[in-house]
Amino acid sequence: MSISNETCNPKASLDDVAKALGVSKSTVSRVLSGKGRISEETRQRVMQCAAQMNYQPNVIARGLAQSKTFNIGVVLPYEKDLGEIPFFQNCLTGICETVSSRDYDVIVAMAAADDASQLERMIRNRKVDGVILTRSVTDDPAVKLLKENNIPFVLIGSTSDDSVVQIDIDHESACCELTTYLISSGCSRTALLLGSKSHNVNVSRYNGFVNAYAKSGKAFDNSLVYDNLSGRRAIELAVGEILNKDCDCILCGDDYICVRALAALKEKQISVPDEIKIASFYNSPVLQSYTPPITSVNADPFELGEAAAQTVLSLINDSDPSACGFLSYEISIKRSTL
Amino acid sequence: MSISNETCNPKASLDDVAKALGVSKSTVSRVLSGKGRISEETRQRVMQCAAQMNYQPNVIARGLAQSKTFNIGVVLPYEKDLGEIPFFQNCLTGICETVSSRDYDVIVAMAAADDASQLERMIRNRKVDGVILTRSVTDDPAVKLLKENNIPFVLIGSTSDDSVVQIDIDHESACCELTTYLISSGCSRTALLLGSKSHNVNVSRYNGFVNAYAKSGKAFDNSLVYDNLSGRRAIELAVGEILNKDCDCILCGDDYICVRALAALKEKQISVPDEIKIASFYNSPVLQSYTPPITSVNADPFELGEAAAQTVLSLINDSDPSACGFLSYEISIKRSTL
DNA sequence: TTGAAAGCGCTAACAT
DNA sequence: ATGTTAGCGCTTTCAA
Repeated sequence: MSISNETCNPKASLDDVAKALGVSKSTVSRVLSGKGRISEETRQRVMQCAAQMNYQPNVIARGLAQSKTFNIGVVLPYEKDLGEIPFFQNCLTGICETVSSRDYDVIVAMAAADDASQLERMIRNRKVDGVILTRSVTDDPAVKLLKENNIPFVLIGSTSDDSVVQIDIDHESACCELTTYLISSGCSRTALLLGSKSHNVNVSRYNGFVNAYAKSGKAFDNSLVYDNLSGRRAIELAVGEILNKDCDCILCGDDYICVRALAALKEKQISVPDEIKIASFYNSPVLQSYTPPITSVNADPFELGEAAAQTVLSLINDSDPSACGFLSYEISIKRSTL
Repeated sequence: MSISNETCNPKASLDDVAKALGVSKSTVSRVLSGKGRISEETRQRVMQCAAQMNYQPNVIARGLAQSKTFNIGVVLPYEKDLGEIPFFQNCLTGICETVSSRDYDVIVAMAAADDASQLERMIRNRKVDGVILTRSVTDDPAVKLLKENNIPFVLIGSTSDDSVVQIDIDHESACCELTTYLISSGCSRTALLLGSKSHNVNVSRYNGFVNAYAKSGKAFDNSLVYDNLSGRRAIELAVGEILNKDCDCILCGDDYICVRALAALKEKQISVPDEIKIASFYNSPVLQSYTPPITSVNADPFELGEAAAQTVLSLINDSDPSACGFLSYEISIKRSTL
């Protein structure tokens, strides 16, 4: 019988292939990595021999030589109630699918909002080439850590820190669309509650809001726009004023504002949506289980994951920032505006 | 000013520490790994110097030298509807927490039931030392792959392949407890539907069932036990007979059987729980969203994750199989038995 | 108790 | 176009 089981040797190394062919390691390396000039003939021979020996490159060794890991770290929230939401799992799916197509792997860390210890371990152990954050708190220790260590990273969602790469939807058009819906569903006096205009995202939202009125031909009342809202108290005050102004709807710039506004309404015993409607611009998962369900803009978590993955990979490899365009979203109409 | 920023050098290697101390790399390595005899004095010096230089071992390099990765692969289901279920996310949380405490990391792969390609990639690239499967199908290609490649692995849940290490609950006592509940809640004629008795797990369930009757003092009618059920048809037939035997409850050995039984009942227009009650022994997530909700035994996914992680780590390191005892569970009473 | 040296499997100058 | 030579940062014999 033939010695055909040399085919299934435990592990063939690049060196083994080289020796079997009587060439040098570098020749084999060049062929397999596609770098450097190689005669077509030897290329063929190497390829064939490698295939025959079932050679599989050792990614770890390659990584050591190139200071790469071919791993992307993903930080997922640890909190139980967030775990219940499929948002993150779907993000993860998008991320995995994308990075694996480039032969990268995903290393996950579950971490509470203010706990960067898992991420720190990951970085200390040099296990990842880049990181995807799936949420961010203000003064996020994770962000700090990543910046300090010069690790390429992106954030899924929005943060006020404009220096971090954020994977997000087209806020302007989404806000325009949501506003248009509100107008068409009969809201004649909608108030807009916005955070600081020094954040681009809020400017976009404002523009979308204005555009919607322009397109609809309805009168736009700028006195119903409250921007630069920060802190609980400011929101409560705004809600108070809004109620006096005889509004029939409140559009909140983000979920933090929305939560506060809802609390204020509750305190004043105003019922949603009977006495006033409310909608939240934007998609963070915290509102998902609220009663009544809140109309809002939702991003597709799978797509967010995909885009985030592509972006970190570009940050790592292509240098070019990969202007990946905007992400799709959907307006999800819930009871709060019916 | 002092040159104190040598403290925050980009990266100190083991060699750097050695040179700074005028000792050899191996000495430093020994101290840091705790292997080999070292004088207490040099030990101290090395430790201190390493700390001062903020030396962090390069896990990748260590891995290359030891043929280890310090990563555990976790295969999660890719299907969207399964993604909706928090079961897997909670497993993952338990796994992460456990492995990270041993300075391992988790690499995830999302894969459809019959698709081992991601796992294959993971193995081919030598990215993991062991694997945790979070479900298994019959003739699972993943299991095959892992066995062929001699990768230590465990499965969360049950499979008929007794050669794979399964992380599971105490089926006997759980079944006993569930049966006891059924008896006490008024079921006087409960039928038991079981898979093949050649699987230990089904024997355990049977024993638990019998025990419950023994303890309760009620008469036990063995003619209401249907075992070695395999295939749709067999289950349908059994359900038919059961209905003729004037039973008031059906206890299903697993969720596959339960799904079939429910289908058979539906077809015969028998309503649950009005005309007959039904409960499923065991916890796989497929039943979780059924209407009406099905009473069943539920394992704690977090604990399953923890146990799976511990077990695979033992498989990798301690050699000893780490008899990790049984896992806790809870009987979750739902509408199907009320 | 410590050091020297080889090696893990690969890449990347630098030759030729 | 190909080979030689150093590494990457660590572990691990084998000597001393």
